[in-house]
Amino acid sequence: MPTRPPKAPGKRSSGSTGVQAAPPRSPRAPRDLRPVADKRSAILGAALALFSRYGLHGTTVEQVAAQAEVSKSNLLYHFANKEVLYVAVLRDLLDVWLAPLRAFRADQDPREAISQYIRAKIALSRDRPEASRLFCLEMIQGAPLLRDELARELRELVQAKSAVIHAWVADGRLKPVQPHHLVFALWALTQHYADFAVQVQAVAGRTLDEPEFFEETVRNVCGIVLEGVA
Amino acid sequence: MPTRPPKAPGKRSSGSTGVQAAPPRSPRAPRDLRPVADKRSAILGAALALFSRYGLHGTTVEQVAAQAEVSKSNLLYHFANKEVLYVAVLRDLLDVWLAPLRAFRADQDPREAISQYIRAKIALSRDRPEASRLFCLEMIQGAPLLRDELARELRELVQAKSAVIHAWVADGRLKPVQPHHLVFALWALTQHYADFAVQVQAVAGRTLDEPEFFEETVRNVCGIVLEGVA
DNA sequence: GTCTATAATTGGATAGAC
DNA sequence: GTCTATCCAATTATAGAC
Repeated sequence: MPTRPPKAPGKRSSGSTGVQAAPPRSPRAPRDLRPVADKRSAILGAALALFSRYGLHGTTVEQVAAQAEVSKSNLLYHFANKEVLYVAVLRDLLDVWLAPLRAFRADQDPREAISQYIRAKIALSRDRPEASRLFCLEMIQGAPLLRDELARELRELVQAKSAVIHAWVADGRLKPVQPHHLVFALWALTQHYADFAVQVQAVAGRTLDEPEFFEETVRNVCGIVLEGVA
Repeated sequence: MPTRPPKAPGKRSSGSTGVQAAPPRSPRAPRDLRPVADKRSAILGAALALFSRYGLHGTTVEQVAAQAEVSKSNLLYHFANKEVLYVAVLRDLLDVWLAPLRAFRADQDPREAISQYIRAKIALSRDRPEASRLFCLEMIQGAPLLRDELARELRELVQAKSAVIHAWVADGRLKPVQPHHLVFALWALTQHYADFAVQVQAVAGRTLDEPEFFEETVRNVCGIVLEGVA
């Protein structure tokens, strides 16, 4: 029962980046020639994968370094410390995460807008589940590192989109629903398939990677939100 | 930005459990006279509060001990190590968490059953948000410590209740919906208000502790699930 | 910018008196 | 059962050569 990732083997494979075959007794590892930008993004990717699974404190910088195939001290050269790295990962996330909601526009047909949102978000849950999970982790823990951004950016976005939903309701194109709660429902229903993927897997025995299950999920979620079940 | 709880001050207040006013220079703390059962539950309660907020690795046994007002080594006398304590907390949770779903019965009116479930679960999100959050934390991280229970107990329960939902659909008392997805929707919609409470608070500016917001939430979630919005 | 080596600290767990 | 004192392993972060 791994509450932590397996211990890093310590030795990183020199892979294809090595310049020459190192003599076995060479005391010094071959210099890493990847461009710096690639390294940064490799580190951020590895950090996302590990933080989202094991949490900030359940992940060591050594593990991140190993997975990104850089040395620990090189990682700490690029990111001053572990928390800085964590915040950098989170920052990249927020935009991706809010993009689908930004697409809501009052001139769309509400059924269309909602269906498209649901499909886009479930696709995101399939393609970037770690992003969803890290976001969820951060929320659960009170979002200590995002709190300010949340209070500002998120609040404004939801406010704006609530106006759109409100207009739809006023036009009689949607049943009466309080916009906040509809937004929460859309978030909850779509993220669930990423955040609780193990539970979904345990119960349904399938994952979003199977195209039929993906389509079935979109259909059911759309059905519930648009038509209800009763 | 507290990604960890504040450092325990180290000194625990002797409180009202002390037998006599300890002379300030006494080298030995007064013996704790609480019954053992009380201690265990105090420790479990403190552990739930801290684990649900900071995660297993983000919480130290010393902090749990401090919050439960026992010494660290006394805690480790009752629970052999940190992981044992964590699992004990989780185990207590699962039953509470599944109780509302167990109430589903085929002879109920589906609208009634679903409405009651939603109300009960949102009440749980209000009254025991830490339980919901710890459960969510554990799921996100792949439920390493619950995986077996999940695969068995949860799967069977959902299977049984799916049959109930299926019967309702077959009778034409519910619109066609795949039972799994309805169960996921009910979970997601109701837990969201506990797990993402900070986000709800940031966006809506209110919490479930306010009775009007509680009722408004129940009404909106029921409306979406039963009638849909379009 | 990248590495090796090491300092400094935290924190889980144990020993042993009472 | 409860305490004090301590040990030891794991990790973060830094120093300094290249």
